[in-house]
This record gives sequence, C-alpha cells and structure tokens, in this order.
Amino acid sequence: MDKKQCNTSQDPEVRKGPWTMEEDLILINYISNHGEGVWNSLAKAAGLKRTGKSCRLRWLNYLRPDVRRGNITAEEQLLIMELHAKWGNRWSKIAKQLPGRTDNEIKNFWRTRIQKHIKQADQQQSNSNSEINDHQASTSQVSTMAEPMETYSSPCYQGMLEPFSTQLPNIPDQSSCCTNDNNNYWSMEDFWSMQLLNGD
DNA sequence: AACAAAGACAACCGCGAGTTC
DNA sequence: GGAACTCGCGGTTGTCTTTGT
Repeated sequence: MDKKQCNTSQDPEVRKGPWTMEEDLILINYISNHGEGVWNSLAKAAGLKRTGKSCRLRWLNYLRPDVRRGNITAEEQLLIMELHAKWGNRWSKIAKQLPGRTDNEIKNFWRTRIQKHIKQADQQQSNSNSEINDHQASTSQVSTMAEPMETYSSPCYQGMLEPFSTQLPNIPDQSSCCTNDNNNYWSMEDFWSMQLLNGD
C-alpha cells in the first residue's frame, strides 16, 4: 500500500485549507465526547472531510483547551533561545518545556522573529568585523540553524539575548496577553465554556 | 485611498520511526 | 520477518494582516 495515499488522498471529497468554525466545532464536540483516538478513523467518524493528519494538527495546534495563544513572553523567548542552543531545531522537544505552546508556534516564532534579529545582528557583525572574521561571517547558520547553537561561534547570539533579557522586569501578565490582545482570535475558552454548560 | 511589500501565522507535505497484524 | 498502517516531526508553502509609500 502506498504510504502517500493515507496522507495526500486523491479523494476530491477531502477538504484542504483553512478550517471553518463549523469544522472546529465538530472536531471539538467529537473529541470531548469520544476522546482522542486513531485520527483517520476519528476524522471519518466525526463526519469531517479532512485527513486524520489535518485533524490532529488542528487539534494539537489550535483547538486543545490547554493551548495558550497570544504573545510569547520575554521569559519564553529566552527559554526558547536557550533550548534551541542546546537542542537545535527540535521544536517538539522545546515545546514540551513551554506548557501550552506548540511546536508549530515556536517554530514559526523562531523563523519570523528570532532569525530576523539574528540576520540583522549578523550583518552588523560582519560589517564591523569583515576584515577580521571573514570565515565566520560568511557561514550559513542563518539560513538553516539546523544545529545547536553551541556549535556556532558567532557572537551575534550574545547580542540577541540582551534585548530580551532587558525586557524581563516588564514581563506582561500572561493571561491578559493571551486574551485581551488578540481580538482577531476567537477564544477556545468560549468553546470549552459552552461544552461545560452543555454538560458534554 | 490604493497598491505593494513585509510580517505573522495556519496548514500542508514528505519522511522516518514505531506499532500492529 | 515484513508489509501495512499510524503517528509525530521538521521543513515549506499559502494566506491573511499590517505597515509603508
């Protein structure tokens, strides 16, 4: 049997792309009633025209009641950077050290925020040290970052930590940053409140 | 006000590991 | 023992939003 078949079905019935609120509700209702199970069967049993894989991802990254959404705090940023230095791109491993955060969220955070800063810092560094450190400044660490930072000698990481660490005294309250500042997200807490009220 | 570029996030894909039969 | 199947991970792409011109 072709492994790909279970992942990328040719079935035109299989939906792709952004999840609708209705699909989210179906998935939440099904899991709250039956629990998590074999995802492919779950998708079918729940009546969702999605792959099991898609359902799993949606549940883990977005719908789970313990998922924390919203800004990553300075404290978390520091922790991510420390753990990335230790383990490299082991996002799921890093995510386990950050309760409520998903590997996908951390991965995206790293790519969009931290790599940008590294790139900038690296450019500044290479500009100032271009004559001295040609071989260091021209490494490909920004493009992949696939290895633990401990293997890198670039001083840009040192500079990276400072802006975050200086923010530490002003770490915002996590509960407020996750709810009040994200009006464009509909709250999963609402769903779970509804579930509780419905006695499900 | 309209458009383009950049940023941020959600979702998909391919692959390897683990499990079941 | 090995084929079939599922799960989980990391990389990549697509889409929506925000910002700048």
